[in-house]
Amino acid sequence: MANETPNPPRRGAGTATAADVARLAGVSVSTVSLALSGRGRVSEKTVQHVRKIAEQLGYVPNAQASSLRRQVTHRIALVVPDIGNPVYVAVAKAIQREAKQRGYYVLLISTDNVEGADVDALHLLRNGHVDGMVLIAIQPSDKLERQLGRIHKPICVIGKVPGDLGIDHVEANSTRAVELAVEHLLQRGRSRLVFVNGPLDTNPARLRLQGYLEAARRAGLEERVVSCAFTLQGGYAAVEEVRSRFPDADALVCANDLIGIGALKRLRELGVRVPEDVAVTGIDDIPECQICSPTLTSVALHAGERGRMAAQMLLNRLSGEAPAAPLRVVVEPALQVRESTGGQP
Amino acid sequence: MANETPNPPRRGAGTATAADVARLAGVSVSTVSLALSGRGRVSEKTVQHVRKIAEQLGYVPNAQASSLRRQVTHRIALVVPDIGNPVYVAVAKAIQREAKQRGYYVLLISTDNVEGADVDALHLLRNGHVDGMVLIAIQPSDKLERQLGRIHKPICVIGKVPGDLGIDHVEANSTRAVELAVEHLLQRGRSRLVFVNGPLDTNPARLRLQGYLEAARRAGLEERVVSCAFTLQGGYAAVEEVRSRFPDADALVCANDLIGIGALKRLRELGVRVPEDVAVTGIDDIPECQICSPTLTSVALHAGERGRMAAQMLLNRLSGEAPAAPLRVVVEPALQVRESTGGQP
DNA sequence: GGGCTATGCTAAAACGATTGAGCAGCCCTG
DNA sequence: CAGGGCTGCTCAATCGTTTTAGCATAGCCC
Repeated sequence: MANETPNPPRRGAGTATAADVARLAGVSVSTVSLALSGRGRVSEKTVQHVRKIAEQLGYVPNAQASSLRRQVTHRIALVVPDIGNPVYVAVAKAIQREAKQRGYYVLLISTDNVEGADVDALHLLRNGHVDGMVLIAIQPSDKLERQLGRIHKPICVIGKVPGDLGIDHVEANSTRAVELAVEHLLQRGRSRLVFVNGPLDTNPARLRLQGYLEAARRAGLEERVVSCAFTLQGGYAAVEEVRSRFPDADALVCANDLIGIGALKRLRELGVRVPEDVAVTGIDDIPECQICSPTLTSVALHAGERGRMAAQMLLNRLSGEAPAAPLRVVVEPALQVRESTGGQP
Repeated sequence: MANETPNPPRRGAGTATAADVARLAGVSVSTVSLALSGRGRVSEKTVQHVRKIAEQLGYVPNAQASSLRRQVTHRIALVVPDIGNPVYVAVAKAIQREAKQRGYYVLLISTDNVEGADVDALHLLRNGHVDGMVLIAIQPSDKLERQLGRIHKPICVIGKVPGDLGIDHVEANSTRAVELAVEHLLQRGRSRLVFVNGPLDTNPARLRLQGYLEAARRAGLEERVVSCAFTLQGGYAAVEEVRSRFPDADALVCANDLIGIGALKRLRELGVRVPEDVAVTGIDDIPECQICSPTLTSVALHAGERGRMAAQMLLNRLSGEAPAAPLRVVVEPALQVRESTGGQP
């Protein structure tokens, strides 16, 4: 039975391996690798020949094998609280772009605000699925803090770093953001401001509350705060609480744009004129601020920019270009005046 | 010099390997693997012991090595035209959720409408970065079609499959979607409809044009079509063309919501009342339809649902649960009436 | 006690690429 | 012509896990 082929070129319907190329090219596997990667001394003639055969077979080096040997995956993870949120979409887009440019792929994890999902995501680093991680953490957590300290792979956090762990991070000055919003409203002659904050168990809500309290104190304003989820629905529902507790309010300082836009919707339904009766401001400056009506005055926290910087910091670490000391970048807010506070900056 | 340690438990600051666990537990590497995976016959006593040591060392199996050996990565890729588009965000969110549930990670690629970037993404399958792929292709392309035929790994396409390649796909009946929009406007007494389409070199634009032409023919309407990018800016700018070419238009049938919302914005600036003077409809039913003003009547194409189904089809293939024949799922559209056409379904 | 089966573990061969060491030639020089 | 230095290639080890085949040991039955 002559059923044995001396040189089977391709196994199954799968891909060709370096060994297949080597066999057909009449060289060793090492030479194939060296020739195609250009890392060793290989004659031009051989390089051309190997390239041709590799092309013919459609040979592509196997990423698993390469990663295993070189201890590098060329993948990074991006962990966001909720990819449905336009702010994180902006971050993801920037990171994906930056990573692609430098030859990295992005593994996206949306924790969907599940308790402990961020900690779970750190497994990706432990088991070598990725080389590094950009982590957006909004809920302070002891467990996360503890685990972050244990990981010895590059991480860049967007947001407050829990504790002082010596971890790269980029944060937005969101305390200042609220101050900008308050100052702007005061300039527009508003004096009965209500701060519509997010859940106090998140870092952003705490920082923004701080900013509001500080600005209110300076201006001699009464402290008026309500709280809701960082969502459209949250803002929509919060309007009721504002109207019952502070019926004379002439401005809503919303802790993010989703809350602001949700509030706008409810106000419109109630026949409250914006900005004539009540002015509204948001924070983040998501694209939706420009399509809602009235358009929403917002304080930009440059999410895309923060994503870009985080990606760069991470990728620099991975390529060893970063200094040893942990980096910290703070992005300053910028006011965008629109119709909801009377327009015209 | 007694600088040699007989049993160095952990190398560098890195992670422990199965060999480390084996050494400390006094068993072989095989036993460690068998014990922890539960795949072989290992005594309960040994299992407990190995588990304990592994726990102590913080041992986590290396994904690269495991993947190389098992020829499975537990990763899938999601290729979208632009992750900034809310439609694809919905898809991504659904897929990420579905994948996580079944133990897969998602590698996100946003081609950002770069020519040929989708074809490049297929490399992820060739080089073994991922086990399978969900591909959203909106531009028909010979190159893509040819490459799709060559790949022998599971792919699920969202959209029209170029040619009849026997590839799983889920598509939306977007021809019917336009018909629904047109019928709705006719019912509302509009008769001078203009179809604001996307770029004709995309599949969705072609299909939607088809739907419009068909519906227009049936109703005996004059064919009125303008074209722009599938974006807010596109819709915004298209209003000018509509007003110059069709000054008596009483309804805009927009090929997607972004165009519709962009048009709303421009109409409002021009003092054109919606829906009194001009009614507007969109397609996709993105969340933004509910926050713009007036709220936008739209035809839902259930992006999230399509993403979920695509993920399921792909993951079923990967786990061998799918039938051999290629699957095709068509999602039917659903009209969502809102203020921009007078409200009240 | 011999043979047989189960049980519990290990040895070793994969998976596919990368890479340091090393080995032939070859040319050149003293 | 011996010795030295290049050049161009190959050998073999390595990354860390999984898995098949196989080896002891023990228990059982006749």
